[in-house]
Amino acid sequence: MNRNGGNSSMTIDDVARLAGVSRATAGRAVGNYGNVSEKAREKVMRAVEELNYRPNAIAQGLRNQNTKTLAVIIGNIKNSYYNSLVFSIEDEAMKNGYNVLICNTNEQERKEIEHLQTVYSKRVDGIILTSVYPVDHLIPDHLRHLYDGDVPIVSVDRKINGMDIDLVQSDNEDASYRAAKYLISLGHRRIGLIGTKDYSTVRERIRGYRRALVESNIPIDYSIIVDAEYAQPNAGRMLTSKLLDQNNGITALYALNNTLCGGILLELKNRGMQVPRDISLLAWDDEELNQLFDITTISQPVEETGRMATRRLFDLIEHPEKRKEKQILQLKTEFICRKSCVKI
Amino acid sequence: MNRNGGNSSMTIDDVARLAGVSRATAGRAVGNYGNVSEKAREKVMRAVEELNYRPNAIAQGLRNQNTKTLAVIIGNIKNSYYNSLVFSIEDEAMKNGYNVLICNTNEQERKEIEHLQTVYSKRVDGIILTSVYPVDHLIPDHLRHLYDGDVPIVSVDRKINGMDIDLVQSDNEDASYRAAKYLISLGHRRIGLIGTKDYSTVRERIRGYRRALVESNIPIDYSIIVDAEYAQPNAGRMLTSKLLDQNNGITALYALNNTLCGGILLELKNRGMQVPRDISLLAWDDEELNQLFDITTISQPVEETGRMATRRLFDLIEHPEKRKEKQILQLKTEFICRKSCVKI
DNA sequence: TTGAAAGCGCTAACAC
DNA sequence: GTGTTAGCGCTTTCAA
Repeated sequence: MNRNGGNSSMTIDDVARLAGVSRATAGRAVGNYGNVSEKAREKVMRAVEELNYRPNAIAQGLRNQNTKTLAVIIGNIKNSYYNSLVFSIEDEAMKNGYNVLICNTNEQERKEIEHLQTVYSKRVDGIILTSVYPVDHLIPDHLRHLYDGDVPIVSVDRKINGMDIDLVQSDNEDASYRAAKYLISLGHRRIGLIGTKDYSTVRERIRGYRRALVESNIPIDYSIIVDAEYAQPNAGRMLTSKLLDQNNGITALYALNNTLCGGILLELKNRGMQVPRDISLLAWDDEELNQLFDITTISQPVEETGRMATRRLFDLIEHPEKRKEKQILQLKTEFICRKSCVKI
Repeated sequence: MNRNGGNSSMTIDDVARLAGVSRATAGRAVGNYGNVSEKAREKVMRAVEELNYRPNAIAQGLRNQNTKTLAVIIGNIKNSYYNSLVFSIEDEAMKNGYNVLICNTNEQERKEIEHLQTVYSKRVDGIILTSVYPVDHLIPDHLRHLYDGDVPIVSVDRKINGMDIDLVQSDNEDASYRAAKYLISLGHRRIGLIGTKDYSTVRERIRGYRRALVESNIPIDYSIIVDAEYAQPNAGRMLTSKLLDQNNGITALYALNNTLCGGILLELKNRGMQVPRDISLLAWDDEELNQLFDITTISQPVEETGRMATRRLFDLIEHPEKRKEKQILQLKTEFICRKSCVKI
């Protein structure tokens, strides 16, 4: 243990003393503000070097009423959507001199609340949130202040019901509409929908699917729209099984979430079915699997989403007056046409 | 914007005033220390409720010289090893009332240094680190204090050369030895090795492979050991191609890193080769792909690694005297025998 | 250009 | 059991 190491122990007073100036002058030289003579600045800088001094950000935070820290509250960092998101947020934050606190909710409301409370307590300067509150649940009154405090929040991917919070998301409904149209153009009329419940994201995607069917005068059969809890392991497999057991004549499978593909493929494999020979498959979110299996995919610009959310957050941090206008930003997805969908 | 919302503006003085007690008493009641009469406690609690008060962790931090925050410095959160690691660290940290700052280095030394400096500045209580410093580079003298300061550090996965830092890792050499033994027992003698350079992790795995070959009197052919920079996209594909182009009679492929499998499979597919019909395949790290393709795999207990590292870190935080003894913890991997390796 | 001093919000030693 | 006060390390106003 090197006492002088991590240098946590050195203060601006130590620097000032060694440089033979006052604390104020040392502070000015280090912090690069106010007026300092060249001579004084040099002496201070030498002392900084020698003592390995770094300002204590906690003290700065208390004094300046900011922490240069953002919080990202997400479902689960193991999910590829979330980790791409966090990657880009952290990158963008770092470029601006900010750090990122990471908070997993495991899609549990209780944890979302707990995390919000602690990050408020830690006085983060802003929050990026993917809320677990289902689209048609209202946030209880006594918790609303957590979503409407004086720390700016930008929501990502999911709308938060009844709160005026900025949102960055994909063009879910349109992209889904186009995907369904594509399947219909190939002759599919019975398209099994596999998704997870309850979030605005999935709602919007289902809406696009319905619009496409209605437009082509295809009746909507709710028995071939199946869903599961978010983050349920094996959801893909289970739902595929459920769908195929019904013997309902579906000719295509349309997966609305990124975690489902593996399970779907596994279940199909188990039943000796091949894509696209026996069934067509179209999925959201481009992952390694999708490339390997040539799956036609709707690819979300996840990192772009993270970047935009972070920039908007900085905007709200720097310009508090902008917090009054709620902004919704929709980013375009990309339709990647591979070989998993065929004419019937 | 609800002025009383996020309640960042309320201080213990506000609470004290409303409760009609002194700041000290309010503090005692809120912080649950010292002696407070039931009556006073109740008044304070009511005030806390009413004002939505939460203590300012920054002020607490300055006063208590701790932040209840850990930093995790890793290569890239998009990599599944790292995100599983972070998941478990965050979970363990949260259970103990700590938060986690996430820092991606993108495997660049410069960013590792920058992050270390800022997290020191932010006075995190401890650091979990997967250093990018290659196994045989020494950390430059003027930066050593970053690895040897008064903030405890636990290293994960990779040794840091020349520094006395605790380490939690897998039983790399042994597991690799057993894997090679297994391939040899199936009759393989020319086993192509695909890995990334420079980290102790891979070194140890190669060492295990060598030991197994030597033990079976199989000459070691360095031309069938190929590597690439870490995090190079398409490394798997490129290296497989390189290996197969040599026409060197290899009958098995052994992948030492988790990011490689997809590329390997893609390249094999492109050449019309099938596993295990045309070549056997064995890989480190169990991912969805490995299950789908029935790939025999060495699975690391990643979350366990994160948990152990975090616990050790807490230990070092609470018992500074323990920082003197360096501890290396090796966790057992699991050998998952699937169908990608066959007798020749 | 520089220095002294106040104060950010909290805890805890000390006095009552 | 309660209140007063000093001080954590910093920035910044004010005066010199």
